[in-house]
Amino acid sequence: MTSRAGARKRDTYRHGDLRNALIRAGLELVRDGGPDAVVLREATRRVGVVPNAAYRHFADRNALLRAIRQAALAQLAAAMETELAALPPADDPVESARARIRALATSYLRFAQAEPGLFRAAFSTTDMADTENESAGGPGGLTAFQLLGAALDDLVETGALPPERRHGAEYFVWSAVHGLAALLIDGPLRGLLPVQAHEAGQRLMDSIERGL
Amino acid sequence: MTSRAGARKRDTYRHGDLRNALIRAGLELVRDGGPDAVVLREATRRVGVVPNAAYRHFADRNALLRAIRQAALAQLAAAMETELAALPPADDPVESARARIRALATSYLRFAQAEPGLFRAAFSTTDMADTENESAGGPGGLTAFQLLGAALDDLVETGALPPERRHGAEYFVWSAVHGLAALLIDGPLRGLLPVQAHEAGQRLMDSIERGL
DNA sequence: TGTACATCAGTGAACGCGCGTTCACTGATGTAC
DNA sequence: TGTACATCAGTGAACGCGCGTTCACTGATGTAC
Repeated sequence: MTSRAGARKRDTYRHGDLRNALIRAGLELVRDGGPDAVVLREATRRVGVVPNAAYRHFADRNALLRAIRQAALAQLAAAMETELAALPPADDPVESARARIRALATSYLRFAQAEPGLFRAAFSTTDMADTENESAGGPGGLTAFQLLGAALDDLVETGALPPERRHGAEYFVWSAVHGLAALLIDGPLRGLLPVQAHEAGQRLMDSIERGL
Repeated sequence: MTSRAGARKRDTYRHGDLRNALIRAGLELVRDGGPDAVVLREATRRVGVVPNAAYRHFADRNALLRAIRQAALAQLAAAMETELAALPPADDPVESARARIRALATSYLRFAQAEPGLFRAAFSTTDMADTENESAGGPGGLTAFQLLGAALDDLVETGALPPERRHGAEYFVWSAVHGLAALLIDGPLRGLLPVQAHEAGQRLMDSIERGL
């Protein structure tokens, strides 16, 4: 009775890692409920701390939300890095670069569908004046956008992509993938079965390769 | 002093068109503030009616929100129809079909940037179990998705698009355009200057045509 | 054309709720001597 | 190695707020006779 559901009892007076614990709790809230579900009091409740304790680590609710969003972006980047790392070594450098782009797109779409709440939070920006310069990258330190850029650079290097088309190419690829993800999560494609969604993803990637 | 700012005084006891008035007020709220800014009490305040009067026309806040979302989608479709109608008559049917697709894409992007709140609301779906079958079309009765489909059909008819690529083509086009819109509004492309955004849009449409 | 009446759109008052945030505090921890 | 003290992470209590929603009501409107 002394501890609430989900709140671990502390043995020390100090929590020791409250800032990160609050972010983790916030990620849970976001996972099922999206960014609106980030309730400062609920996060502190889950961590087992009094509400105002959060103010030792965050200026206000918005600061917490920003940190959570950052963490969600980092998780997305991490998922993409993992997918890249799992790619079998290819002989053909052109095919290798293409495979990497497909892998990035695939993991992006998969992440969005597996974790719609996190995905939505990562790209939600109710508040203006977002700093955005902090690290939202994966373990390798690269953001989703930068990972994509690197793969496109390789495509140019191998000669598979004409240099004059390189500029802005990541906007195209990213837009297409991001758009499908958004439409599948929130938009009119919401009702699609997993199989259909997968097929749409495959077709999309074909079109992207053609469009590059 | 008898009427609050923004609330027109009624001369009749009955409002006469409260349902639509609430939707219009809701659209205003959504316009600057997105879907979260839809506050039932505020909508009634703006209309000049007591809060619970809304319950004569909507089951609850969510029903109001759904109606507003529907109206936002209709506005988007209307903007696209207008753009189509403004298109100069073309001689070449292939060029005509292509021009229509570009026009649809352009107006979609323009709408998103001019009315980010409405755009965000149109595609927000916090609540599951959305009926979605109601009319979200423009004056012509077609939704944004259907307008795009019709243009693609024409592209096939004129022979410019191989029939075997028709299937799922609107997913590709829509995803690309929707994705850019989303990234420009909420995502990492938020900071882009209007000129840059426009250029990104042009490049995107080139890539789309190539990808089709 | 006039009157009685049912309908139902909008009123008035109130509710419980959980939120974000502020205040003065307490007491464990780490540091200086 | 031991003691005094400053620091500051977490506490406890409270606040004002505006929200969505419910209740019993009132009185203008449209309809039946």
